[in-house]
Amino acid sequence: MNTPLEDKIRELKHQGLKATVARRAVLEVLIEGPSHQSADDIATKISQRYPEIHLSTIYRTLDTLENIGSIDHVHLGHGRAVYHLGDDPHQHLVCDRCGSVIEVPNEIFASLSKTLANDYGFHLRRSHFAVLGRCQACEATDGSTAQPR
Amino acid sequence: MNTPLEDKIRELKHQGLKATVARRAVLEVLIEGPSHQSADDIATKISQRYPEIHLSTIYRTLDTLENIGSIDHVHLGHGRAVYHLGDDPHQHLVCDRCGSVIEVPNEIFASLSKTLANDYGFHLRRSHFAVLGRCQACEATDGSTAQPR
DNA sequence: CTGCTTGCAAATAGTTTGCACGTTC
DNA sequence: GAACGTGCAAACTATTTGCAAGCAG
Repeated sequence: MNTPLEDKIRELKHQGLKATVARRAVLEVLIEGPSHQSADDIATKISQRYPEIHLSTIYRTLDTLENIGSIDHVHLGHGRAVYHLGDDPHQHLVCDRCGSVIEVPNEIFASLSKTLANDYGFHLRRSHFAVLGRCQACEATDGSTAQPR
Repeated sequence: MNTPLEDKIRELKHQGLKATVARRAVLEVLIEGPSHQSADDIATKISQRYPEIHLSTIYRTLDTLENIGSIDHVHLGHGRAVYHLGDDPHQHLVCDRCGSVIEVPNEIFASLSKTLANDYGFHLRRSHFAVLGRCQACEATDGSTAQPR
């Protein structure tokens, strides 16, 4: 068994892609960092070690990695997308008040998924949508303390 | 019973808001038009009758209407938001291939909603998220004909 | 008349793209 | 050394905001 990074690099090469500094850097950050990071989050971290890596390269790299299935992204509702490794399929609960993200296992959506397929011929895409609502804390304080949205 | 438009105007006034031309126009389009329209869709239609109404006014109007609960919006995953009347709470299934939107009644999400509340303290927000996946047609033809995304 | 609304223009935020140069295999 | 990648700057899309003028109540 190898390091997760080495595994990802191997995936890259298997697809006939080159293992560049930028791609390694993006993968490192995704592997180390919190599980959900925006392109900008990633860029900020990378720029500490490799100041020359440009934001647009990060976008292109994320796009590439997503195409080969190494990572996934979710839209959190306010426009910004966050990326995460594609290894552990899960769904995202996003609080529309404080923006916190809760990950829940895919199985919770199994029966919904089945219903949608049977009744509507619709096939849920794994780990690619955010479910909006209120987290416990925000639900408790309701519209009194912080900003909605 | 009155026309839907009159009802909405009344809601406005009850909230101490003014019934302006722009607000009437936006409501008209939402009532007449397809059930899911983006700010830009709405602006385009309105500009035929009232060329002077500015896009930014539409955004402000949509925001206002949403605040008083007259309408809702959903993010369809690619950044653009669509708006619809708030009368009939439902969820949206969006095909990430062809972009089509299927509406499903809220009840289908009832058990999911309960599970999330019990296990995660998370309270699903009604009619405010899009579920991504593949519609029947796209699932059938898979990655062969059209563009993913 | 008085404040809520709007038009306009300019600013943002997030992401994408054209092009010439650089790097990996 | 050829093809793939990248830096940079500029374009884009969707949306927001400041401000002065306009209109509803």
